[in-house]
Amino acid sequence: MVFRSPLDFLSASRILLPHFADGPPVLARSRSPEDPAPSACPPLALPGLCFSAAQIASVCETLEETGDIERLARFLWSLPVTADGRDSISEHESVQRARAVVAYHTGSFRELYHILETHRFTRASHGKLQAMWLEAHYREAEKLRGRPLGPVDKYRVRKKFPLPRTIWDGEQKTHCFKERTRGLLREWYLQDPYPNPGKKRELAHATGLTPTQVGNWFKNRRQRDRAAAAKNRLQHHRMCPDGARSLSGGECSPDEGGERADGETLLSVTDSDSDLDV
DNA sequence: TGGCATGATTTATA
DNA sequence: TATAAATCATGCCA
Repeated sequence: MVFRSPLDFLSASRILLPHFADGPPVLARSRSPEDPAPSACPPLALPGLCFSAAQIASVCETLEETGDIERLARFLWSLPVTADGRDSISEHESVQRARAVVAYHTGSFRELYHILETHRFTRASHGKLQAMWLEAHYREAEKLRGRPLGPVDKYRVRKKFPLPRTIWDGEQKTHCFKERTRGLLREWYLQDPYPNPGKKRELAHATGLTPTQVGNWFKNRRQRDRAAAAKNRLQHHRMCPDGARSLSGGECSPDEGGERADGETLLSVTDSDSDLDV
């Protein structure tokens, strides 16, 4: 039988070597003195078989893509292990990522954290590994608390267990726009709360935002202002029910509540985006 | 495209 | 740690 790749071998090994195919799904098998690491034909050294680290990495990638975690675990388990774990196989990113995936799916979170913290991964792997890092911590926190985590709980977990730099380029995602950006948006909003596409593009260029972000900001701004105006009207109504309004422009002036006589909402933007000055 | 409802994230406060 | 508020994003409908 010809094995063109380690994957072929793995498929066949289920029939030929059931003990091999049924290996426990652990990451790095600990060898006993009676179970020495094969050395004649590394890296994957089984009688008559010799595959390169690149081929092994390729198998890891394939199994990871297919989502066959059980097979991936068995394959990893079959790999030779050196004392310090530093060999051409273990150093391969695909192999380390595969080990992380298996650790995640088997709930071996300590192992997962160790892999992610001690190996530097390329940007291409960051997204998946970051998701596993966070999800693992979420699950641990959920188990600890005995209930599902809410958004704020998850935020606290993220703060408590920040992503290691091995799987994160350090680039901060800003939740709020810069103060200068918001200042510009406020200025333009006061001049025209309904900018045309051309103005939006211009403002996007000036602020470094995308036209969609600018559009969203104006949309949200108007929405918040309307909500604030409605709230003001409600408060005003409670203070001055029915005809009890003062005609002298005092406490119960008809202008209060953000509505002008012509029905237009008065717009004013303060430092706080949720404030509505009337 | 605007209005509206709602979700996600972050921060502040009790 | 719970809760509220602020901020930005997104989806749906008219």
